[in-house]
Amino acid sequence: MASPNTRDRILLSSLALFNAEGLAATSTHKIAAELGISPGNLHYHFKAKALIVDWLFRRFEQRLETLNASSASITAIDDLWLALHLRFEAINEYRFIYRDMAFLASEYPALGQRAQDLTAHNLVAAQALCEGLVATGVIETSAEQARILALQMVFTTTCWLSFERLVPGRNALAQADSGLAAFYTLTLISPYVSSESRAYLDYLRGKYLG
Amino acid sequence: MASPNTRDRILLSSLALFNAEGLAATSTHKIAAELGISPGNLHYHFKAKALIVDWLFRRFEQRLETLNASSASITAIDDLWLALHLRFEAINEYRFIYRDMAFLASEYPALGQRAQDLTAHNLVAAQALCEGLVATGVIETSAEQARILALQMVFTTTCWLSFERLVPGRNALAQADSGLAAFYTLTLISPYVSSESRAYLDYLRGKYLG
DNA sequence: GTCTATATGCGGATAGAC
DNA sequence: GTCTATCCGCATATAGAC
Repeated sequence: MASPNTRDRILLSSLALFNAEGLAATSTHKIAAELGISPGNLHYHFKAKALIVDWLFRRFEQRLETLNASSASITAIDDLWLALHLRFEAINEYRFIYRDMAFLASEYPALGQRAQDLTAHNLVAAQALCEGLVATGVIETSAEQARILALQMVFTTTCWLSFERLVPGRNALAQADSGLAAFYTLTLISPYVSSESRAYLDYLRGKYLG
Repeated sequence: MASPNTRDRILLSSLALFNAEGLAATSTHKIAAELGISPGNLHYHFKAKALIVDWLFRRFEQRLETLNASSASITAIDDLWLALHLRFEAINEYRFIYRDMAFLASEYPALGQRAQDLTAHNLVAAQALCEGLVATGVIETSAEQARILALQMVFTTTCWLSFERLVPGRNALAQADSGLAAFYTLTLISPYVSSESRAYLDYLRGKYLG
């Protein structure tokens, strides 16, 4: 068996560099240098840069699919807030994926396709989630409105961290705040929240706008 | 013009290739080949690829700043719809800028800074817009809610076209529909629209959901 | 203004010794 | 498993003839 240590260290170091400097700007030489190993050694563990990206992408997929699977059981605002929080943390850990998506899809078409598939799954999960919230009376909307809401939620979770870097005052160095991101996503459903569930939303509002 | 000068043709061809294949994947050789001129000739007109990107970015800035300047006079839903439509058309014409923003900012840091500045201006304009809509009674919200609304609108106009490519069924080849994008942005303010202004919104809803 | 030809450097990937 | 050394191709940018 190949040494599990070096292989895993390559993946961790690659992820850190991809997140910090971008997928395109991170060469295999840089990764090797960061680890203090030779480019040849890196190539022994991963015959191509694409394979490193592929592994990281797979881990990201699994994280999100796990979250998608558990999203069916969300029946209250605080469940939803926690779920959004966890999702933003996952996306933030692998933030290079959505941030550098255009480059990634262009350089590795197979991953571009899988990103579309993942988005499709996210949409299905979000729609089930919204329908569940309607069924349990947390929010009150038409079925059509619920579908648009689901789309907006997926859009926000997918793109928010990338957008944040464009907003002055939160530069790329600052750690993204998953809680704040989750709050912003919650504001999408805010207008439709029934009176019984408003308490928790107001609590969060005070916490993040104060 | 029947035969625009070579300099302009380079800019137009570069824009088309950047949009179609990505900023990173478009080499200066490709641009020259597309135009049927030599790489040397291209270099005569633009000493560096960065200068081509710079010019295109400047044109994009001007387009958006013009739209920002005129956004103060928006006092009705149909004005807003038109403004959003024009904005999405501009962003779509230069779609490589927001789509490849991470790469662009990493490769050309000066442009990354200007993108932040532009976003700041967009936010100011959107906030003025939302305040105006409140003042004229088109929407009814708290001042705090209006600020969040403005942020959501800038977020959506900035990132929507990039996100759209991730949604299965609308691949990169299909022309983006600025009208549909504008409608999705309008749904953000939909919950706050006062009864007098709802007619136009319902008209659009029928048009784009039907 | 436009061409051909070329310099330079980098990144991905490989070969073969240890 | 890890190293050193190297090949190859591509992309930016340049030099100099026409």
